[in-house]
Amino acid sequence: MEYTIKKLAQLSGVTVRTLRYYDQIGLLKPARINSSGYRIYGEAGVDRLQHILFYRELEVPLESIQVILDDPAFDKTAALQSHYTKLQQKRDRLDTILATIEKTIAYQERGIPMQDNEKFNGMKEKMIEENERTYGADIREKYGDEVINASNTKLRGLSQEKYEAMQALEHNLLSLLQQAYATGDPSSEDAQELAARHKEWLLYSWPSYSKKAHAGLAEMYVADERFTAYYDQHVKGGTAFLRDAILIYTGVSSD
Amino acid sequence: MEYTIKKLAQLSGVTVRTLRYYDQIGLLKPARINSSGYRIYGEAGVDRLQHILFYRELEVPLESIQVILDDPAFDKTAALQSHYTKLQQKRDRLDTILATIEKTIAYQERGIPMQDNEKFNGMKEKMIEENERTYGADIREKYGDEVINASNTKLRGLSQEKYEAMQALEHNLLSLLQQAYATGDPSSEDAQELAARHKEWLLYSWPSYSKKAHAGLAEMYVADERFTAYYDQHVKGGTAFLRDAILIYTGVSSD
DNA sequence: CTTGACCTTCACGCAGCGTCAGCCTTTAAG
DNA sequence: CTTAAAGGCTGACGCTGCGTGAAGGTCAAG
Repeated sequence: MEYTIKKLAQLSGVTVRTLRYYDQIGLLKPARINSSGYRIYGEAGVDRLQHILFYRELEVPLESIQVILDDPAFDKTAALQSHYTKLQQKRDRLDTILATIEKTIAYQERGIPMQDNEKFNGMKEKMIEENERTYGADIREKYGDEVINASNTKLRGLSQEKYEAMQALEHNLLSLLQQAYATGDPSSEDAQELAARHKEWLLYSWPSYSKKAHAGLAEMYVADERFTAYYDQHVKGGTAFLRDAILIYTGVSSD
Repeated sequence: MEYTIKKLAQLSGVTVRTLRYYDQIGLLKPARINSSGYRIYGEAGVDRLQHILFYRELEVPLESIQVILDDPAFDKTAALQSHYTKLQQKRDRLDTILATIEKTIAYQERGIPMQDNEKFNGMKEKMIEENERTYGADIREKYGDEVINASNTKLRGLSQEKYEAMQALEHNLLSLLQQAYATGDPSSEDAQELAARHKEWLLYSWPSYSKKAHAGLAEMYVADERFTAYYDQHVKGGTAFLRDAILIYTGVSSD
């Protein structure tokens, strides 16, 4: 059985343009071209198209479909697995968005027209802005733009609860520091708890965590007076103590 | 406070290119252009960008954002509502896809490498192909291409369970017809049940249902010997009986 | 012989930017 | 005061997966 492009299109439910496009990108070549330049497809083409459409419905990009279909040794399961995780993330993101919209609508309907919500968002922006103004240049110099931008982006993506939790934790850190400092020992249980909490706090804005980066940040705290001023505001020498605790916690030795 | 494009970009976490693009499409114009042609943004710009990014995170298209922000009388709640439904559909679709992938992987891992699954998919294709070959030209002539393509597309989108349910129902229809035919009365309870089931079956592949279309199809069944052959295979005169039952069921009178 | 249905090859358009290229301006360092 | 780095500008192409013409050949039916 042979099919002209229109026939195949009708049979498969795609448009003629799609088939021409698939030919163009080499995803589905016709069995032959007749004397008038018409594309003629055979049974093999129908089969291949079937497979293409299967993967396409799974939202696999055409380029990947090509690889999957053309390399018989290709690990299709692995490909599907990774694709699966991607889609899952996409869905989770959608869920978060949906929740945000729900809240926004609720706020709007209660006549508090976005104000509260806006304020929340605004506060995150303010925080980023403040960080940027205060430490921006230095940190960017030290860690590079991508890192900071990623951090800002992550911060902006925080839900209201998470943001509030982060704020609470931030506040908590200062009293934890006071408490731990009282032990006088950066390897004490309290001090290690402090370091752990500090890591937890970091994770709210850090796109990824590494002990080295954590330790590096601790060193910077002491080196930079603005950070020192912040952590020393309740306990003198608190910043140095925090650094020592973090160095022990991360197992990274001081240079 | 005034910002150059880079400053604003860092502050907000977007790229310089993005800001230039937003200027280009008129979504966010700088407060002024300085003597060297540099874009200078003010506080108002920061605020507006904040709002833009809020909606952007909700995956609202930039064009809609522009409308929402520029027309203060615009019903934001309604806009968000419709956006919400769209995203919901997107998520539901994703869920279906995820389920399919899970199954596919399961099949692959059990060493039944896609065969069963392929067969299932293949069967749907075959069904479409068969329909197309047998009734294609006629139906397309009668209902137009869009209708048929939509039907094929819907059929292809069926999950395995639904497909199997459809197959079962299809089979069931024949015995129901036999049973109903025995009553001799197309308005009998059995016959009306038959018509209802037939509608149910149709819904698996019809993108939308209307009584008129249902009745029209019934008329076609009798007019076309291929359909007649199918429905008469167990009961002679079954097709005509089915049509009568459907006409009564839909309340559409025969021409 | 003429329609009309199909076929062909360009080629632009879409969303939302990323990413050069080529050139000018401002800023910090030497 | 010079120089180099950093930042600014305007095009303009690229990406994905086609939709949608335009301009023109081909084929079957009446």
